[in-house]
Formats: sequence, C-alpha cells, structure tokens
Amino acid sequence: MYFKPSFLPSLKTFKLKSKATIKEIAKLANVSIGTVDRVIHKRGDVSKNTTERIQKIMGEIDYEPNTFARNLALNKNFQIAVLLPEHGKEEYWSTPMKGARKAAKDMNSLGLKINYYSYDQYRKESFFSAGRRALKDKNDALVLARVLYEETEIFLKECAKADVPFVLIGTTVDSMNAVSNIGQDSFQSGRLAAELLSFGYTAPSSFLVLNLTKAENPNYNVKHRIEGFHSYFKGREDIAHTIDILTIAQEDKNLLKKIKAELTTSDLNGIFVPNSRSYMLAQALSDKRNIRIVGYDLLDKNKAFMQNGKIDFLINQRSDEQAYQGIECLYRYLVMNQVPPKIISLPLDIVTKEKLMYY
Amino acid sequence: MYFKPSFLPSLKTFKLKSKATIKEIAKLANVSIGTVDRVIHKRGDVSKNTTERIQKIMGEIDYEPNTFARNLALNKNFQIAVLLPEHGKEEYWSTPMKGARKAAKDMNSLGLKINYYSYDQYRKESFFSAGRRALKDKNDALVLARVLYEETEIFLKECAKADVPFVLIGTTVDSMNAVSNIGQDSFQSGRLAAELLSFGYTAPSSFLVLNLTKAENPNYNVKHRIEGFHSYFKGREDIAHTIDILTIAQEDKNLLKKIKAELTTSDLNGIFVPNSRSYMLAQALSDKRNIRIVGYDLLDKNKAFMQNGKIDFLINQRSDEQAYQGIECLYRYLVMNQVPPKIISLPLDIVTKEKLMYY
DNA sequence: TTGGATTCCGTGTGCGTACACGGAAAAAAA
DNA sequence: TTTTTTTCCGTGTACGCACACGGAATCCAA
Repeated sequence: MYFKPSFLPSLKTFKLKSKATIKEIAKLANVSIGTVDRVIHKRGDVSKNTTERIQKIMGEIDYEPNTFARNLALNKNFQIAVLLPEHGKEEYWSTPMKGARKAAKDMNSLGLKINYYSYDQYRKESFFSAGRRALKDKNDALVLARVLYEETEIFLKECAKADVPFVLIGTTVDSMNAVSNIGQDSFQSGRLAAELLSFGYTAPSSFLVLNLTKAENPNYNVKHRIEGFHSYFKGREDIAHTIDILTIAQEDKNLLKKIKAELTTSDLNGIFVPNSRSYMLAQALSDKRNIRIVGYDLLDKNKAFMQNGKIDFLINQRSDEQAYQGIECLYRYLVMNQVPPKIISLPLDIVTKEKLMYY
Repeated sequence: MYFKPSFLPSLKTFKLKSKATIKEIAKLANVSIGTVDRVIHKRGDVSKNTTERIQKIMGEIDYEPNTFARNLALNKNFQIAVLLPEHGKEEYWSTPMKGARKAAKDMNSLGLKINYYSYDQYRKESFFSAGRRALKDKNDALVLARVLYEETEIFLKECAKADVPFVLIGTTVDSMNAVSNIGQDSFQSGRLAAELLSFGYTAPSSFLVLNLTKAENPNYNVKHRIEGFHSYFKGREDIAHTIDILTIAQEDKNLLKKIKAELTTSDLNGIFVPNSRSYMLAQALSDKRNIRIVGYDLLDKNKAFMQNGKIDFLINQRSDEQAYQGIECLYRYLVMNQVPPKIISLPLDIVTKEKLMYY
C-alpha cells in the first residue's frame, strides 16, 4: 500500500526553473505547440520555413522532452522479452534469469513488464518458436544470448524487420545491429587467466588448457579465451613456460579416466578450464597436489570446490549483471530515447575463496 | 536536439491494461478522487469510516502511484548535493567525482540536477561551511563521504533536522540513519589482501603491513583492513607465516630511508599497503626483488607501477561506482519512493596488470 | 428555525506531451 | 470569379496525479 512519505516536497519547497518545454519553443517561434510537435515528430504538414525556424530554436535551447510528461501522454506500458535457454535451478542460465527478475522488480513502478521465453538450447526449432512467440506477443524489445549462432542471426533479422530493438548479452562483438552488446571480453579474460595461473612462478612451469566441450555447438567465447590465454604467454619471453591443450567431450564416459591419465603423465603446475565446468576437473583431482586451477563462473559446484581449496580462481562473467543492464539499456532506449554504447564490456571479476561470501 | 526516433510507439501499438489508478479506487470506494488523494497523502478531513474503506481497497489492489503522472504533477526538479574533499586532477577524490558527473549526465533528462560542494579535508571549518551551504541551497538530498569522523556526525544531525535525506559512501557501517551506506567491506578486503599476498606460498613466509599514515585524522577503513589482514592468518594454522607491521607518517622526510631500511633488515615475501599510497612503497623499491605487493585503488601512480610489474594486486574501491549508486539510490528514494538496503557492499574488485586496460 | 461553526468531500485546474480533428488561407482548377 | 484541392497550422482532449477552492451536510446553540 502506498502512502506519502514524510520527505515528499510540499508547497513551500523551492522550485527550480525547469528546462525548456515545447510551449516555450512555440512562443519563441510564434507558432502553436501543435506545430512544434509536428516538427519534433516529423509528422509533416509544416512549411519548410517554419520547420527550420523551430529547429533552430530547438538547437539553441537544447530541448529535451520531459520524460514524465512524455510517458504519461504515451500512456503505454512497455514490455521487454527475455529469451534464454531452459535451465535447472542452479545451472548457468539461472544467473541471467536472476538479473532479469531483479530488473523486473526494480522497474515495476515504471510500468515495465518483463516476459520470459525459454527454449531448449539443443533444439533449433525450440529456439525459433520461443523467439517468434516473443515477437507475436508484441514485446517492445528483446534481450537474448547468442547461444545458437546462426539461428540467432536468422531470428534477429526477423526482429529487425518487425522493428523490435534488442540487446545481446554474453558477447562483446558488435553484431546484428543490436542496440548494445553486453558481456565480458573473452580474449582478455583468457589473458587474465594466464596471468593468474602463472602468477609467482619464476621458474619455467607447465600448464594445461583443459577444454571440456559440450555438444556440437561451437562456443566462440571459449575459443577467444583460449586464444587470449596463449597470447599472454607469447608476450612473455622472460620465462619459457610449457602450454598443453587437452580437449575432451563432456559426455565422454572416460572423462575422469582421461583427465587422471593426463595428470599422472605430465607434471603440471596449473590448469585452465575455459568454460564453467571446472568442477569436473576438481572432481577428478583426488587431492590438491598443488596444481593451480583457474575456471569460470560461480556455479554452486564450482563454489564448493573453491571453498575447499581445489579451485583457486574463478572468473565471473556476471551474467546476472549483463541481463540487468540489458533490460535497463532497453528501457532507457525506449522511454528516454537514450542510446547506449554498442559494446558494454563488464570488468573482469576475479573471485577467490575470500570473495565467495559475496555471491 | 531531439527528434522522434523511428521505433517510438504509434497509435497502432498494442496497449496493455495498466495498473490501478486513484480513479478506480475512488469508484470502488464510492467517493471522489479528491477523497482518495486525501487518504493517500494523509491530508486529513476524511471520516474514519471512509478512510478505512479506502485503505482496505488500496491494500487489496496493491496500489502504486504512476511515477510519471506523479512527477509531472509535482512539477519539481530534484537537486542532489555531492559533498566531497577538494582534490587535484588525479587524486583519490577525483574518482567519486567522476561517478557523480556520470550520474548527472545520465539522469539529466529526468530533471535531476547535481550540485557539487568541495571542502578542505584538513580544515573542519571548511567542511562545515560547505555542508551548510549545501543545506541552504535547498538540495533535496545529499551524498557525502565520512572523511572527518566526528564533524560528519554533527553535520548529519543538522541534515536530519532539516529533513534532508543522505547517503554515505566509502563505508559499510550503518551510521547516522543514512538512507544507505555504500562502500566496500574493509575487513573483508583485508582478508582478501592477505589471501592474495600469501597465495601460492607453501613454506612459512614473512609479510609486512606498511601503514603510511596521513595527518591526525583516523581512518577506520584502514584500521579494519589491517584487522581483516590479521584475521586471515589467524585462521590459517597450516602454515606459520610471520606478520610484521610498520607505521610511518607519510610526511616523514625519512620515509624512503625507513622503508629501505626495513627491506634490507628483514627478508620479506610480500607487503600489504592498506591505503591507496602503495606507489610510495613502489618508489622505494629500486628493483622488484620478488617481493609481492598488494595495495588499494587505481591512482595513476599506482597504475604505472602495476604496469611495470612493481605492484601485483590493487584492490579497487570503485568509489566512482559508489557515488553513482548513491545518487541513483537517492533519486529513486525521492522520485519513486523506493527504499534501498541500509548497507550496499560493492564486490571487492581485484585489479591485475591484465585488467588495467579497463580503467 | 436560523445562524454559524465544523466536518467531510467533490470539482477544477495545471503539469508537458501526443495526437486527432478540423479550419483558414493559399494555390490550383473550373 | 467560383469551386476544389492542397498546404499549413491552431485547438482540444487525454494521460494520472497533486492540490486549492469552495460546496454540502451535520450539529450545536441561540
């Protein structure tokens, strides 16, 4: 229930002179507000002469429409669709969902409604049908992750045709003419992983990239992380570290065996797992044996292994923040006409055992 | 100059049924909107019976006022004061200022105005006069840092009396009945520093806390960081590290000498500088000599020493973000009546050489 | 039973913008 | 010149809320 809080301004309150309004522009240009409105919204039916006069004045006084009045007049409640893969309670995609829900709550009083659409990320048809449902439901904008690479491209063309703006999360490549691309710089995160993994090692050491792949779907983030990882060591000519790479399909029944085999044959100082499944490696390690591990993301399993000291660093993608910011961007875009940067690169978040309590 | 963007909704646009309005409440309660308004704003002159009936209905339909309509009707441009110490271009306090300026820009179209008040942090009178000026200028709210400890308390009592809400940044202690306290958990950051400093050392090692104090003003953040630092090692009974502490006044003419003396007499593995002046230590180190250094904040000088490898980790307080969030909080508080958490603890941000490019 | 005070509440106006409607003036066609 | 069309622009209403003004109802006392 809503009641007036005590701090609310009363009549006595000092009133600032507000910014220019269309009324003032109209007066200055010797026309009615209707004409000014026509010029602002390019609705035509205004003589060239008058148009230019009004535009000149608008430029001079730096007119910006009053957000409150505008939205009151529009009398429209915006709705934004969030299109993400289905997920279990503690899986990766639950994190951005959490961010979206927070945004929904925060912006509820601004009349914003969030609609959720989920799909099976291993079935292209599922993605298309969820996406098209979002379009049919007349959402004003769309937040999604580029999980299915080419399918997303096809779908986003449909969005463009329907004049539905969208934000891509989880990527920092300017693609598909999105309003914005919000994510983490994968290449740089790979470099950071290399730095953390090799930190303090003054003697030549041996590191492994353990790429636990899943399904046939190529993950470009993982690819760029590995590239960044290598680039770091290429730039360090002071010490000749050894870098190996081992790729195993996550579904492989002999996964644990293969990892253990690798661990016994080579004498490793550190392992980099370039996706969120470092817990699988941690499971395979019976004891710590002083092998440093750097992985990604704060899945519950990863956190548990960090807590007991098996995983040393996790680079957090903050996909909740990505989703939140995506929604915020689109809201500002729709309501206040603010255009965000094409690429928003969230700072790399390094998580250690001591930071764990925050998440 | 403002022009209608192409994506703006037109008449054809699907219209969602909007939330409950006072008009509907009035109809349900069989009274006029004026009466409903009187109940909402507790303006009196409504019979007890009617009041209760209206309140019941409001509770049932979960009424929330339309932010746009409310602010349009209020016809008020809010102004928020930012009260911070004077600073040179690249000094610590320039960072929160940057955040404030960004907020001012972002929220300009919402009619928010930010007024800046600066003071000499070593002159109490300067603080009081700046603060009182902020009050006289009829700011609707106030963002400040608790630099002068007791003086801040006195001043904030004046704010409370004048019914001016405020947010404290740079602290995570719920103090003075602030709308919110936004900062970094100092104790936890000290623990993190300890973790980073001792990371990878399996043999008993020797660490130093180098406390470069400034002026007589006690800094509670520094105190808590050092406490956290010690607490980390107390919890680690696996290895018996040695912790020393050395306090030197920053103004000490023999600062460099004293540091160098310490470095030669003891065989250190790492040094923790619990404030933003780790660059002073770095200056004293002629060569790296494999002493790990953990410090705070991204001053230009610190960044330079991190770039050339002399400083290993910087814990970033993100005071720009603190100021930004402070302003945002207060705006939502004033305009949408949203009450933020009493304490907002920003995640600890670990900066390494590879992350430097982001700042 | 009328005057005045008191209690309670409805109506009207304004906030700045969006957009429909229709009217006047100018230009073109008759 | 008269009629029709086109060009251009002013007016009015709506959006939901805040608040002032003043009207109606009730009650008490004279």
